[in-house]
Amino acid sequence: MASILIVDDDEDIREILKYNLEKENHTVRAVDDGLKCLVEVSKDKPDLILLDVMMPGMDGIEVCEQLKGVPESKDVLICFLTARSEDYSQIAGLESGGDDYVTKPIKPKVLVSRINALLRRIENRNPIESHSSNELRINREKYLIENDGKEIQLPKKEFELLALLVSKPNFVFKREVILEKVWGTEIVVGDRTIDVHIRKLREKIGDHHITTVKGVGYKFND
Amino acid sequence: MASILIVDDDEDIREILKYNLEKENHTVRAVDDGLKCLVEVSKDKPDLILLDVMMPGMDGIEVCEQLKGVPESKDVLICFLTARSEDYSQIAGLESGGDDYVTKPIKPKVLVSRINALLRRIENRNPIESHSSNELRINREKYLIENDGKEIQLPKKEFELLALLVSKPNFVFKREVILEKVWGTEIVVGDRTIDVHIRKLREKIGDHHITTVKGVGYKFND
DNA sequence: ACAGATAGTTAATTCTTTTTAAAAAAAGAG
DNA sequence: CTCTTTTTTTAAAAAGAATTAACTATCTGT
Repeated sequence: MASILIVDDDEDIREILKYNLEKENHTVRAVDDGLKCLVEVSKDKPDLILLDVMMPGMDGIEVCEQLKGVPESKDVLICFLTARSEDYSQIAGLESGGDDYVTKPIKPKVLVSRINALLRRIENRNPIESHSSNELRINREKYLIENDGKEIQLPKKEFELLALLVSKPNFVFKREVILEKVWGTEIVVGDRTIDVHIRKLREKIGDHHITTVKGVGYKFND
Repeated sequence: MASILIVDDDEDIREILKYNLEKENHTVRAVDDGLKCLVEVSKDKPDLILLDVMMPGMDGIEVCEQLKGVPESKDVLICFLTARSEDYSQIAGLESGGDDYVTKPIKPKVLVSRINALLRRIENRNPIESHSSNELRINREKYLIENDGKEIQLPKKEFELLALLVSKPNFVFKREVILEKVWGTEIVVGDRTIDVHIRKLREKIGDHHITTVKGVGYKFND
């Protein structure tokens, strides 16, 4: 469902959290200190971060302030992990831009339900992740693409396919990955299906945008 | 700053909360049971409700479900007040649509900071009020729409549906979202219901205003 | 350059989703 | 209680999208 990053110096806690969250179908990563957290976020922004407050080196509050301070990561949800007694940190945590906190010892059921409540927020949040490249802009809200001024309506599958390619310009998406992301793991479609959709896209937005990498997949050219 | 409704059967608690929240410049009302809460909300919808879980008569969970079930009050923030030990209710509370909870005994500073964090949400929320577009104007007060001069009366569901679409011109509302916002989560209606209402709207205001995005939803064209 | 594999093309088919129309059910007014 | 209006359901028709099949073209390694 969502992509979650765990930041805690205690390996046991990381394990337990990871286990419980993956059971809920979330994609979970874990690191053991604040700096690694920042690095990880810059590589691939998660939807939510479970952030321990008390950590050696950079503490949770500081990490949170860093993240909330830059536009790229200011919309990541942050949930602090804090010892029951640390009343002050609860306040400082939320004050520093955190979205919620959970007290240790952590009860898995409570945690999961808290996290789901938090995640409901991002669902309602405007998905202006509207990816864009030089001349092409994907507008998820209006469900159309803007190609040098002109607005083009695309049917669902074509739209999703293009959105995927544009999301990482110049990155070659393997056919299997495309299948998984656009069609899902359950639906099985024939081999030529992707090709046909690619062709329709090329017709509508111009050949030069999409390149074939034989034996691998397709990419969108910036 | 915000309008808050306190629902708790214990007068002392109501007092303490009221005092602390008014100090924060919120407008505070308080009632002592679930039913009165519902009445109060229907009279004047608050931004946030502090809702005790354990109450004689209708309990907090039930009140929450009622509120979240109808479109008029589903966007009110609900923060449960719960005894530290009632682990179950914490979960049931958030599951039933609550947005957060605070455990008793309540520490004013924690509560205030929690509430402020919660309230940040509604600030970012887009107001679905009497929006209008070029030629079409929604008048919630008179409960009618003005289409190039002519005033048109619409029945409730049609009105709400149109109001929703017009609230964000060109934005594609997914069918699920439409159902949730216009019909609420409790009422379950067939999928074709939306279509029929859309058709009636198109009959009354003209086809060109509403576009279908197949497999996704509908949008209102500016 | 050749064989095999991989991708592109086109049109036909199949599936889904939406529209339409009509009528039943529910709510409300007189 | 009856008539009217609104809302929901149903079923058939239409439109639109996705998939496949059959064929062609192109690339890749030898």
